[in-house]
Amino acid sequence: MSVEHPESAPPAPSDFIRDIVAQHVAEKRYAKIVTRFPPEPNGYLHMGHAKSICLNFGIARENGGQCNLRMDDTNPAKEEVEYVDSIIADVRWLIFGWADDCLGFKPKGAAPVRNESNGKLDFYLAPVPLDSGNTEPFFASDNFDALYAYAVVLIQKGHAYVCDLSPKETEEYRGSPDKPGRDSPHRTRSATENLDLFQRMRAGEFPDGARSLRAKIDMASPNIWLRDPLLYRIRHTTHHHTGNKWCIYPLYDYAHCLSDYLEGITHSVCTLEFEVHRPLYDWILGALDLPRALPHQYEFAKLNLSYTIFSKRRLLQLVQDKIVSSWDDPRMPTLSGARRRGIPASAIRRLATAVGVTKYDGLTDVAVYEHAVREELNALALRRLAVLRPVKLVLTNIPPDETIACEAVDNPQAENPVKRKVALTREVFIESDDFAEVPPPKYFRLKPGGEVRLKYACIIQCDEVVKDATGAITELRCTADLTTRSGGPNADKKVKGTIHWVSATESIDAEVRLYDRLFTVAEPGAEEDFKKFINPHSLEVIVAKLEPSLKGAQPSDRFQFERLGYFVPDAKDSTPGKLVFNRTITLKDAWLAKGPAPKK
RNA sequence: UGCCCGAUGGUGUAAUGGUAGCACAAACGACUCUGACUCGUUUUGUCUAGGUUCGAGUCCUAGUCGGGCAGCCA
Repeated sequence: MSVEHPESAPPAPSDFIRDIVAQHVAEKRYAKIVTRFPPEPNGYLHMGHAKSICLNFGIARENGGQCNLRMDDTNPAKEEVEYVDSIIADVRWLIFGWADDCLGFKPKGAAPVRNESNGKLDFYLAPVPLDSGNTEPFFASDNFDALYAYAVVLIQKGHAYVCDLSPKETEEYRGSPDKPGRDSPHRTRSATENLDLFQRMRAGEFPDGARSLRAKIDMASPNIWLRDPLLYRIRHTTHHHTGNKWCIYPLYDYAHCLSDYLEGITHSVCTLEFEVHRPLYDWILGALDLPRALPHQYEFAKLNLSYTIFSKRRLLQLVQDKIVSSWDDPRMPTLSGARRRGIPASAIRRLATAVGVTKYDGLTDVAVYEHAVREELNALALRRLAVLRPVKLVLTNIPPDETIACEAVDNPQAENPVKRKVALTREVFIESDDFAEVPPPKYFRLKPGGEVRLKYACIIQCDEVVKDATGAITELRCTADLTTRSGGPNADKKVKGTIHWVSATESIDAEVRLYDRLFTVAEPGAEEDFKKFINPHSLEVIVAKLEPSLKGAQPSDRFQFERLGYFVPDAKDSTPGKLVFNRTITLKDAWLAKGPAPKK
């Protein structure tokens, strides 16, 4: 069964940004809606990014538009190709079968093409269809030549100047939120001198931090970002994508708005913290007097999930301190972690729809995510029998060499359920939780003298509890009522409980990793010392008994171990010779929630 | 004591001047060869104070609370 169910994507949502886009579509303001997802390749993508991906690609697909994947790589000190590769893989996984058609890539190695339009300098980089062969994502660093040319225009127009202030002096001159800044002594340099200095900055004549290129706006602006913000800084550093071609690098505010323009972005959607940068975004584009339609920035609140952290710094700490095994540890909130955990991409898209898009910075209950995961998996997963904590049970009226074939269903939710055979034998394993010598009130499962149904098999009665010298239960001796088998004369006999089981002689062993929430509190990121909230039981490794049909299970398969939860073969560690399953998530458990709950 | 943004049940969101709705969560019940799924019922909400209006969650004013902004990070 396929893991991806594109058709299971919920209907197109509506929100304030989509409303704006719809308005623009109605006005025919743009020939085509173009959005972009612009991660910095300095870490792995996580669920927070997923919300942005779903929004940007969602807008594109709902309007017959396109969404460019762009590496926002203007800071060579922090960025690496390893991250570029993981980002591409994660984005393609998340949108697979849903928005692939909208993914904007460019020819490998392509940079914006220069042309003059009505005497105005222009650059444009057209996207190409994904299937056109040699393609790659957009890179802000591919725009460096165009960005440089535009910086020259800014200088010529008197909108930018080279400043010799040191980083510390620049900070002092900037003032503070409630105190205006002071003009830099270099603010009044002539265009000729600025051009010469900027050219020499590029040529490598000055050391890091010696000079910078600044926009000439207003040092007294109440908006800090309008107080002559830096456009270029000197960094004699090798860049992962451009090598040693440059020693000056543009800053975010300068590179981002222009990269949007160069790619023909119409709607530049970002998170709330960039709201105060929007005037600068508009100022730069406005100062350049550009010939084509300008992009506009819209901001929304990023995703916050309870019991989860998204800070790249803290996620890195978890990896470095070996609290988790890697960036793709199934407990990590990264997309690669979720993938390895067995979370379908469709479940993440469902979450994105469920949380909506607003400007309110709230905290979403992780239960919303878990519900989305169960919703998708319930439809997708193949039901299988597996016993996590086995107790031996002997059916004393079945001869040792007899095998009774029982019919089991792969997925009762499917339109035409597929069936398979499971073998009932004299000795089986049941879950230790499913027997209680002294049952709590309302206990539906097996107890001394009690009856219960073995799922897909028959009703059994517990006759005897056998214990060892320490008092531990070694086996349960029961009688099987074969007349209650499916198709049997008493098949319709009702008992309160039905439990899962596997044949003791025909089952196979597998390592099972039982994952749980990584943190014990709803807001682990609220305090600096977030590691004290780590859940010590976030991973338990056991050896379980599985029905033999699971032998060939692949990481692309999705299973529900009946009455237990959803499980997936681990993509890294599971082999045909040694199966390893990850628990994606437990089934909802109303009994567990009630109280006198045995450990699951 | 600067500027920007926000505030609707426990949580997230809808209502675009006209019956406060949905989802999750919680509780109870029905169904059940998964204590799952499904179905039904229930609890809980417009930050405060003024104003405009026949009518305000929605518009205006002031306040309260929360978030963001002073990287040569993004």
